[in-house]
Amino acid sequence: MRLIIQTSSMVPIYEQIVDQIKTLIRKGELKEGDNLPSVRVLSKELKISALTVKKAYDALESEGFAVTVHGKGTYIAAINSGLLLEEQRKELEVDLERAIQKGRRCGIRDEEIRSLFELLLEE
Amino acid sequence: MRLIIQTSSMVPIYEQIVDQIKTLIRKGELKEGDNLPSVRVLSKELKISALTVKKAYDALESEGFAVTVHGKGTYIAAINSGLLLEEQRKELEVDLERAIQKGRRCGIRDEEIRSLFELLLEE
Amino acid sequence: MRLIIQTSSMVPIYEQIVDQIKTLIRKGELKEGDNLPSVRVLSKELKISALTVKKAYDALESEGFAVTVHGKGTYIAAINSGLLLEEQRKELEVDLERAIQKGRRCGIRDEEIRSLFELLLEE
Amino acid sequence: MRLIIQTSSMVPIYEQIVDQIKTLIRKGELKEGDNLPSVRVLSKELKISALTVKKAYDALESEGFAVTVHGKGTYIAAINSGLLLEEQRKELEVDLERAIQKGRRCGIRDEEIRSLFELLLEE
DNA sequence: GTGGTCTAGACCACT
DNA sequence: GTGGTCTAGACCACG
Repeated sequence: MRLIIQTSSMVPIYEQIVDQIKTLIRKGELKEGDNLPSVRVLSKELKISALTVKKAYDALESEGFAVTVHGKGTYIAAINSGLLLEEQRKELEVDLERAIQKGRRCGIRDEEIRSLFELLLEE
Repeated sequence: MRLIIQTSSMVPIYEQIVDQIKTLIRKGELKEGDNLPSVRVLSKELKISALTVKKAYDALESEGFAVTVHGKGTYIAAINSGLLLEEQRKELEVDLERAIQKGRRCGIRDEEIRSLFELLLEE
Repeated sequence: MRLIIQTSSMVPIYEQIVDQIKTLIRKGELKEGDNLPSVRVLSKELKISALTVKKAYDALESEGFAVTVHGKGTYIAAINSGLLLEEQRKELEVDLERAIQKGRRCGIRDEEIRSLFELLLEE
Repeated sequence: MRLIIQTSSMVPIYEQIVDQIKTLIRKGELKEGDNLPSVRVLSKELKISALTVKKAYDALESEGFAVTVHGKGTYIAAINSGLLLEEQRKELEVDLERAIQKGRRCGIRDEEIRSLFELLLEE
């Protein structure tokens, strides 16, 4: 399992971990029953605090994507990957909405916003 | 000068103020030498903390859009409004770019991203 | 607001805080919109780490009992206190069930368990 | 010797072993000098880690219910089974007491606690 | 002032 | 080895 962390980003590290693991689940690279790396192992691998990894795993568990067994480890739970996709689309929607609002607040016309978007999408 | 603040928004209040004042400058409704409302007056008008207004004015000053004269008030600085527009478009570009990247990282197809964008733009 | 922490207990500190705040809500001593003490203030008052208090508040928020506003504080959310009571009864049920199971596993007869229970209840 | 382990239970596996062996002693099914199954054998039989069995035997030894002879095995020690019963009842008492206290702390009336208890006992 | 995140290391319980 | 909890203090963003 390969995760990429950007410490410079404004997105919290633990959230980056959560996002990427969710994506791995959705893509089928992580399946029900798979063992996630131990908190300590992953923290060393990513060169971050064990507590930060723990926080990510806790979040995954509280959202129902993982279960942890004391003394044994953390495992991928049974999930409806369709629901997961829906959730991720929702997040994208929020981000796009926010960008559009910001553009409008700055007085940029919708046409300009659209052409900028199309330009970026084609790159 | 009329500003609109949404406290429920995820965008920080001070940033909303900065954005809107920049837009007023770009549109020519605020010109070099114009006096911005005092921190106290604006904070009462918008029913927010004076510190928040101060933070917005500080941000404008550090970006070169305003100058504060101790004991007198805050004034609009001399600016090339063309450059301002360019700057605001740049910010929008960064936000859109980031949203698109995130969507792709989650495996969402470009077509889906586009249709979501169009949907939001038309609302 | 007065909370009592037992560090010697096997129950995690943050869970003790969560339990007690839930109880205060159920009893009506904390109502919708009430301001919880700030993380730092409560941590000093209870002489524990601020992170531990934060963890308790996070748990309350994820369960829907509180909402926190960045830079402002943590507040009691609108809750159906009936549901809260139901939840707490559920916990009691689990604890009693566990005790009964343990007694039986040790070969203690139900009558003995009952008489012990009655004795304790009357103290 | 037949032991029943519930891995899904919240009670630690090693504790389940300890409890059940104590009960077998109290009932007279295990007597002074009897040979307990070897760590390896029992761990295979119960499909659990050998370390877990070892921990249970260690606990029994430290409480004086068993003695381990290096290279030979683990044997039941001489015990007053009456005292054992007393000890197990004491543990049950502590658990019940704790559950009752917790219920009361949450404001649940004694009658409710009792009816819940009776319900569980009859299941 | 507030909350949000992160660190580095500690101690404990369970396997 | 594993996860669970806690500390003491740091830096950041928001009001």
